[in-house]
Amino acid sequence: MSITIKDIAKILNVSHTTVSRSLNDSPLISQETKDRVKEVAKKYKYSPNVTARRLVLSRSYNIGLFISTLSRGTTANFFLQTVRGVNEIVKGKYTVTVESVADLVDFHHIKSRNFDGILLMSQSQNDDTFIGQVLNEGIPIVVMNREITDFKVTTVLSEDLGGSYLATKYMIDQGHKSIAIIEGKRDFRTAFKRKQGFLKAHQDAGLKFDETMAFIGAYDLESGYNAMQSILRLDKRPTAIFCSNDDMAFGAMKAIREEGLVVPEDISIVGFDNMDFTQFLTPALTTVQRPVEEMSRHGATILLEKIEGTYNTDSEEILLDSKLVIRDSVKKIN
Amino acid sequence: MSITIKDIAKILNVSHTTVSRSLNDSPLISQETKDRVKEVAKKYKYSPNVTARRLVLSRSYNIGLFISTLSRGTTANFFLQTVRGVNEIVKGKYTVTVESVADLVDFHHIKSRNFDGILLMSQSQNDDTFIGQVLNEGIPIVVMNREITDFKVTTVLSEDLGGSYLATKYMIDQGHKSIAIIEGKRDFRTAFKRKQGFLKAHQDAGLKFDETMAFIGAYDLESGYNAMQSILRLDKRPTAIFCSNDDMAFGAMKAIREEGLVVPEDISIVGFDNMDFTQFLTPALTTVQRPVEEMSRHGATILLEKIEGTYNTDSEEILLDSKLVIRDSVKKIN
DNA sequence: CTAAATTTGTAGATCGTTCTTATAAGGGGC
DNA sequence: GCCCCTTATAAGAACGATCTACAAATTTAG
Repeated sequence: MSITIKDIAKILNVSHTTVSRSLNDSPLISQETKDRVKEVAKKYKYSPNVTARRLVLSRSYNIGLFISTLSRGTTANFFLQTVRGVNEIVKGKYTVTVESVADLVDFHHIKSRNFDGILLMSQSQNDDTFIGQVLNEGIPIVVMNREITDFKVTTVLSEDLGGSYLATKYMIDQGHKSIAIIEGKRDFRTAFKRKQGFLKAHQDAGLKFDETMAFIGAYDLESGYNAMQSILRLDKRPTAIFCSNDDMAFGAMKAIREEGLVVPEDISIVGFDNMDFTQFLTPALTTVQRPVEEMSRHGATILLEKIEGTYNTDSEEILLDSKLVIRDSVKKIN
Repeated sequence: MSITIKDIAKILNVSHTTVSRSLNDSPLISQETKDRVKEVAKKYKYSPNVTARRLVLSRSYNIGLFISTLSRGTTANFFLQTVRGVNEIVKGKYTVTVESVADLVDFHHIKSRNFDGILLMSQSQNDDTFIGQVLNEGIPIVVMNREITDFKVTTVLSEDLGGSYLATKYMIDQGHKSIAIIEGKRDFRTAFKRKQGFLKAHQDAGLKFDETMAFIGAYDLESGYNAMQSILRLDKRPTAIFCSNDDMAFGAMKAIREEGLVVPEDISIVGFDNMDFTQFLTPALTTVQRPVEEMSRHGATILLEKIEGTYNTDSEEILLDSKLVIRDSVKKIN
């Protein structure tokens, strides 16, 4: 079908080894021969058979991008930014296969020969058996977005706890004393971390948090809407709400408006993620900016270094800053 | 490293051919031998080296999922649904690599040996040279989302024209005579199609459309916002707006509220795509439901059939219905 | 009871690379 | 003129699977 190294060899009346070496710029071949080979290769539009190279070098030239789930809990923006970040770094050098951990029926194909490295955008503790398997196979891996305690792996994290701390502290500083929280998906680590930051801000301010003010969501619009309805039914309504992500804040705002209330006059609200749409809400949402795409780029970069053996930083946990984006959804009260 | 077919052969004192055949359930091997082989394979956790198989069969067991762009113009939801749909069908049988056509620096790796088949979620005419290359290499391809005129390829489309026709007709039926349009990204086929449906509805209703009422957007929130600002500056404001997608409708609504106007009392608005968030807008957005995930599943299914040679339907264009989802963003006027 | 047919299995080629080992030619030193 | 060293290339193995061609063992036919 396509032209091979042997075809070129035949054309030039040299051995296929010479051709291979020339194309790989081996010092064992004279410049003149190299030039002749390259010229013919170009002329006949030769491009190496990656599969053959894979086999002989027992490398896959493939990077597996895994995400915890492709269904509930994964925001579309989060996913897009993840893929975009990885693609930006890896483009051209490796192929990138995308899979969801939740959809994995078995770990049969999780072999070092199928993946030069694995990037895991992890949202749930359920990923741990997967991580175990990857480590077991000796595949280089970088885990993003979730702190890993059970294994020793390089992780790239955004400051979830710090972010929610900032957001909560901001609300408290604005005079809010009764703040409810709509938490994220149960088994998602980010949900836990954000709650922790929320609690810590209370503690540092000498405020006691009432656990009946905690509501569980699922990171999607509808669950935010539902949780907010529950909050509105409370006898003693909070003056502000911390939502564990923007989608839920979006849903919550809908419930608030339906009740005839106005944000932030009647009730304040803060989100998390700084999604595109937040500045187009009315009022524009105060939220926490999380560097998803940067996390993804960073993770990919480290993984490539690991694969190429040039990674020798001793830090096993990279922490990227989250920052508070103040807009108009929190009222100053006194 | 891993156990190979030859290792098993040695263990059982048979030839590697016998092992290969047994594992592939060839009729040339007795049941008894097969069982013995399979038992050992299982015991030693044998799993075939996909790369080696690829090389000898010159098949890649890989499907390339291409999307026009990963940056501007591609909605996060659109992308997520696309990947989800493909994954659902292909899961386990083939690997799926994800790339963006816009990021392609050259077509070097677009070879039949690297892709058993290609799925293209196409949004722009710029994809045409890519399609040409794919066809040229003899790679099975299914194009989704965009009608292809220059090549003979199987396409899976959603009824864009029909969808915008329905939406526009609905506004006209509600008494609107002066309707503006915020169009999608210039070179995106969907933008063109949706405009056509919009125009046809006018024509069928005996209404003349004034081209100064057409505004160009880029399918993102901000462009919708900007376009709407232009519309609001018009001397003679339209009573309704057709937005070529939901994100732009979202942005437009922001601009409307900032002007102190209310949807739909002062101005009506319709979107396109029926994204998750539309029902959480206030008012809930009337929009057109487009079967993105279904399109993606459908495309993947056909591609697999093509690869396996069982595809022999003569229809080259599959059309999936769009439908109007009526909510609260259009006012009835008389 | 021999020849043909069928069953069961083997040896070795093959896919397209890279890598290891071998070899030929040319030049310099003594 | 012989030996050694460098330079430039070649021959062939290897990666791990599938496939073709063939051979041995067993069964069947007449």
